[in-house]
Amino acid sequence: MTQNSTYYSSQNSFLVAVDCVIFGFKDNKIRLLVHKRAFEPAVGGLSLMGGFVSENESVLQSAIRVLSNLTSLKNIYMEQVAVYGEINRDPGARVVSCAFYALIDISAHDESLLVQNNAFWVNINKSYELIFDHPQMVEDALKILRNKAAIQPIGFNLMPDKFTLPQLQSLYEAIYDQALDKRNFRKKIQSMDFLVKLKEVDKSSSKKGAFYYQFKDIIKD
Amino acid sequence: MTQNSTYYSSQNSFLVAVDCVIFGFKDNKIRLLVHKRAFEPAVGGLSLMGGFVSENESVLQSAIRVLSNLTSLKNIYMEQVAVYGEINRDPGARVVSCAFYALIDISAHDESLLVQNNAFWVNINKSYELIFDHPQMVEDALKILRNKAAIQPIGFNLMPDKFTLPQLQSLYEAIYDQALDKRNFRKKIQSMDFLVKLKEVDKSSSKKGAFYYQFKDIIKD
DNA sequence: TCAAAAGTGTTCGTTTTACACCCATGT
DNA sequence: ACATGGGTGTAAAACGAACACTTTTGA
Repeated sequence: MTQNSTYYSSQNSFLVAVDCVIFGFKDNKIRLLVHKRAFEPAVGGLSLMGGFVSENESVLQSAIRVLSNLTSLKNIYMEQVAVYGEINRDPGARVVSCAFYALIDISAHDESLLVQNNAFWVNINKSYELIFDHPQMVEDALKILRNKAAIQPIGFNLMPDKFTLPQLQSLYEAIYDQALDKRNFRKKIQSMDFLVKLKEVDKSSSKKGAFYYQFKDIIKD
Repeated sequence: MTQNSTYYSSQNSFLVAVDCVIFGFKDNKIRLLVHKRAFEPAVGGLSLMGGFVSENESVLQSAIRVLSNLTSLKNIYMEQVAVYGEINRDPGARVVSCAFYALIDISAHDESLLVQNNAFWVNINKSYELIFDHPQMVEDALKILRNKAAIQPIGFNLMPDKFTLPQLQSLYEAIYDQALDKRNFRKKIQSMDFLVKLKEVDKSSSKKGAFYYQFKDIIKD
């Protein structure tokens, strides 16, 4: 066990990848950003957006790069899901992949970049088939998302700048995939004290109109 | 973006390590297994037990190998903490490390192996200084442990086969680093219904004696 | 005037917290 | 007989779940 610094150089090295589980929210459904894979193996298969970590960036930076190349978004908050390190998880090579997830405002990004990358949004409750262990990554990310949503405001990035309480409720209903009671939801949200009510109302979805709200502050874990 | 399989081979590869955050429980304190590092850089510094992932094993297997080499324990349940991927986190080389944590019965492992590896237990609440980003790994692991303990029985591995309720309470008190009410603790534990009361009592710490209990079943997440 | 969505409180059961005394025994 | 740690129940508070009616307004 006594070695000098050549100890490092005697070790195996591996490709290290990142895969991004990108959630968005549209038409009251949680959406997942996927793309058609452009190279072998599994060319044409549905895949999470990913990439390889390069020398001059941290693993997290790498995930942020992948996502911002795809969406042109900056200042994205990404969080780790887990590492996927099975030997044959990628049939093309031994690749250790680290999954990250992010929540983005589906309307705020650059549509044309998605098209360029053969990327599109799928409804998370509908069926679709991802390659490799990507389904596991999505499942793990959803689990984290659900746990998180119970404790603290998510929705920063999933919601547009101004939104109504019925819209926010739809988001939570989509995350948990179940209907919530309007009064209990509002009570809970208001007790958490992270929203500011605006004077403006949104009449796009009702005659009466619903008040707009904004997040008070960015609260990051 | 259209590539063939040489796409893989054009990428950087990295050393991938595992670091093990090993918790034990002794004298009513949570202990952490650390060792004196045997090679540069930071030779002699306090470090988590770690190692490099090799070609013929998954990342998880690698962590299990490291831990079982050190303790001779088999069938250890390890869980991921996170990936640590900053560029300069290890001054010796670019190393992406994946931390795992485990809970082990401190009395059940092979003491002499620890000595051979310059390894020993430190009290987690006392001060000690770990190298690199290992303090962060420990902190992150503790956070996970605390969250988990609230929901489901941990302690399988931290406790000996038979244990008393006061002992188990001490474990929880150590995990949360705060005193718990005896009656509330017992009520909660009993409502979770995972213990079996034995007829035998432990008189080692009181005159009256405390009943031994065992875990009913292995319940894994 | 009516259809459609927004908004608003109360009750009930469950869970969590706080709290104090008796028991068994070895010395 | 007494000191030591083991064991037990109850009341108050906080929290989560269930539930129905009024308001506004555009068509």
